[in-house]
Amino acid sequence: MGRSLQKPRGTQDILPSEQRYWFWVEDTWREIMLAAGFGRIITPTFEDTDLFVRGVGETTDIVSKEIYSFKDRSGNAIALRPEGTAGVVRSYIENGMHKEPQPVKLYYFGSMFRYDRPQAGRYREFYQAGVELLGELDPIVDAQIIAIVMKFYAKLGLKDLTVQINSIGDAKSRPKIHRALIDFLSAHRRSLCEDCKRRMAKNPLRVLDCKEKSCQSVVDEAGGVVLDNLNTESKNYFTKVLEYLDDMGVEYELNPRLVRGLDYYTHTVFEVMTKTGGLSVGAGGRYDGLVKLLGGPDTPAVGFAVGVERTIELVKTQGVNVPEPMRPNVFVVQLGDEAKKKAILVIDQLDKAGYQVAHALGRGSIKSQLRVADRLGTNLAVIIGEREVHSKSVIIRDLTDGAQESIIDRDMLRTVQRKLKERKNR
RNA sequence: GUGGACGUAGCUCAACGGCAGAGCUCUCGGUUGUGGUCCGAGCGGUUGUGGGUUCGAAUCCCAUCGUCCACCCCA
Repeated sequence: MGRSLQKPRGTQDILPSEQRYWFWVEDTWREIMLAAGFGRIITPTFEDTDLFVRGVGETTDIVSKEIYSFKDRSGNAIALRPEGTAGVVRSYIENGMHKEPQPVKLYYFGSMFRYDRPQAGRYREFYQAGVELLGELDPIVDAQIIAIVMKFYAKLGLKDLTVQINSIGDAKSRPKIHRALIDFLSAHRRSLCEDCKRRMAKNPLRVLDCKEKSCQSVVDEAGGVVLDNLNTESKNYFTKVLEYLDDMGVEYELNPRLVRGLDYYTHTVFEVMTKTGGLSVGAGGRYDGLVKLLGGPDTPAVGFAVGVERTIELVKTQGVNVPEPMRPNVFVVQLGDEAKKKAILVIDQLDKAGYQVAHALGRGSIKSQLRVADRLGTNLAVIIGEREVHSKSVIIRDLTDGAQESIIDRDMLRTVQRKLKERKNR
């Protein structure tokens, strides 16, 4: 056994046997996104640390406690991306996408990094499938993004999901909300837990998602305080979003306590979770200030990110019928040196005819080769021994019932074709 | 970052101070050139790592790395 080589904490090897789930999520995501007119974007896995400090927020846990940052060999401060939005926005600005017709619709799929204590569904390198729509401020696009991601989860075959939604107001209403919230919380300071007292000073909005039992009654009311203090514009905007969702037939749950851990959110925030158990599988919201904050023109935007590992976990626990991996449809068995040479030609012939051909040329006995064929789930075998070399023929064996016949070489392809067709029709 | 549980064969686990085992997987066999089921054999471990206690440690103690769980936070 190897001694000390093991993967770094919180990382994962995603092995071939797992890939059917990853393909399922990735392919479904791509199909939904392309159909909805989003274009794929690939941005760097690492960026200047400053991008995340400014974009995500210096005081957020993600940046202050969880970021992977280091100096590269030139002494530049570099960070592995902890989320996808900041990089996409940077790219939007840097590539002049604000000069293109708006909105600009982008999607991505990639790994993110957070230095956090690993737990179920939580890794230090994890994958997110994300979508961003930049350059349009209209409640209908918020609703559309929500509709699209719900369509994605539905197409995956997931049940029992709901989207919770809330508004935390635009930038202009933020100071008023903060003040009102702090006033309210101060008045109930005695009944708050220690964490909440700390959060109150740092980021009062975060008090809202405190799970401490003793805080519940206060926090429930605090959610109302936020909504009551939205300015008219924000209130109207939120109302419209909900109306559009109703019109589109998208079910949602209002959650006045829903807030997000990243500083850049404004207006609508939402999170997709299981109805039973409240496992979060994705989250998003509007971020109208971020493009400007990162040095671009004042540009509204809205986005969402799917937690891929958690989504796959749900796909498994819900027993979703995921497409099976492709099986080879014909297996070539060889016996003896001459036969091996002929097998190479036969394999090439079948391959060119478009079949998925499998073989085990490194094995000697028919027995072990057929075992491999069986394990691969192949239904048809072409067997070539010395006898077949001399008689210019092959044996074609149906592995489902064991029936086999000797076929002269020039009829090989036609017979394979016929046999596979018969199988399909059965 | 805090608290707790746990690391034995590729996988799932047993042995709980006295010879490190089973099932599954894998490899090879079960006469002339034929898979799945069945039968047999074989491969595979300095018991995560490093110390300590002991005549003797997988077993007890300490450290360390890792996994899981609950916090924190989040996807």
